[in-house]
Amino acid sequence: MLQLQHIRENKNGIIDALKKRSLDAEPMLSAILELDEKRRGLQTELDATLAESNKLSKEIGMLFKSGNAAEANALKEQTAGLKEASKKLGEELTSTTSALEEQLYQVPNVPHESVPAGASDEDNEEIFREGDIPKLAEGALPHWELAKKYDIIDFELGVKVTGAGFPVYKGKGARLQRALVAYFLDKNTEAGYTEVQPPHMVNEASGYGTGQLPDKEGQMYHVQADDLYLIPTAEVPITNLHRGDMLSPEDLPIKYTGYTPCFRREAGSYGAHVRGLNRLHQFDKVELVRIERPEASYTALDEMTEHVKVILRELKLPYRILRLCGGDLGFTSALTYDFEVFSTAQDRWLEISSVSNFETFQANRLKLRFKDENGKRQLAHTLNGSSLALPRVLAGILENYQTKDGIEIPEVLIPYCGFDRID
RNA sequence: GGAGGAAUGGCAGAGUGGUCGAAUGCGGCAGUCUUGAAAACUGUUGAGGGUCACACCUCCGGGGGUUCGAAUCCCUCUUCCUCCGCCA
Repeated sequence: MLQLQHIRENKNGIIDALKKRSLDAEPMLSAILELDEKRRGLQTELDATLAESNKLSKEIGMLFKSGNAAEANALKEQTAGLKEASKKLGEELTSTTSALEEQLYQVPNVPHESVPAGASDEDNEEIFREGDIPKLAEGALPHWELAKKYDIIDFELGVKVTGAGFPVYKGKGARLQRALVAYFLDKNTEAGYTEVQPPHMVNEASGYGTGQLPDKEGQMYHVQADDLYLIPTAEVPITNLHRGDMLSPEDLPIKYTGYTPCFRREAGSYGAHVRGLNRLHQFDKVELVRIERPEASYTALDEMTEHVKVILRELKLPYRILRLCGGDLGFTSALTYDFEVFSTAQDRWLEISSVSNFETFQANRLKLRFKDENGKRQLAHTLNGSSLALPRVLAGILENYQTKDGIEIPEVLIPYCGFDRID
């Protein structure tokens, strides 16, 4: 959520920046400012009424104390009108405030100046590429065929037990996945991230805090009996660990890493591009979350990007980095870099990581602040990144490391796996 | 799941209808003293809105109610504690 004060002061700048998202924000922002003005007027009016009423109450109290009941009762009658007025003003204020918030929730984050304008993923800007694309032998298979051939992932079994999009990992497939989780967590903790194991379900307030609610309600599984949501990413519970906090300068930066399953309803889109591990309802992910001072957040974003690069380099997977254009940028993000691994057998790029700076957009909803050296309260910046989304890394490894009669294991994973090939 | 109890400022802990945003202690900050530190003493110290700055308004777990007036009374929800039951 954007800060009202920021909108008041930079309306035109925000409108210009949001054009990169192909969004004409003018009507929205005008409506917001109008509601804001109305809200503040009502607040002032209500305050004055309450002040008057408080004053009378105090006088009544003192009159009673001094035994002057008759005069006190006379004053009581004066309060009736004030009470009526403040009730009415209060109701108006409440409805105006919620109308204002509703509008405010509709406005996406302002893109960073480096974000290119664009309508769709075709306008994303490739900024880095590394690793050789392997030349596979004739008859190279996509990962869902490999999974079957070596009996390491069973999609049909998952359908039987739960439904489509809930695969069962078996034998060396399960072990490889566990190895990846352990390897990522080790790399992240070595880089100074504190490992956390958060809850896999969150309450409504947490959903609002990181921006999944109210807009993307349908993306999350909702456990109605208890009004809880299955997390779509560890970002939600981990960032919410600090919801409402007032941090000290020495607390920052805060760096977390966590492994969780992620649950996404992902209604829509079926077909070749979502085959196998490409898109699932449940998948594993190791996440990075950082809370930073505003002036440090872009350096932090670069650090996270470098960190993910190192991991992909060690896995020897060919990858590229995209700077997302305005049209493809997530609602809450100011700047996002997507990492994509090239899947040779599918002949396409697979998104395996997304690293974003939300600036104060989440912090504003979360009321996540710190008190700086001058005692001034400021919103912190929040960032997160995947490191990494497991199924697609797995897909990339299976496809790029396949040989005629087996799948090699990347060298760095062998100690974690306890075997060096799947056959 | 059943029966009781509790929730107050960074922490501990008073406050059961009227200048209570809240005693007191600890902690924090500033100062005095000291070569320095500690101790002692003095002052100061919650948050949000609002204002150029004041004024003023709101907040005693959340929501609602009674009252001229609520931390205090009523309803409700949540969380925590104790006992019983069940349980990986």
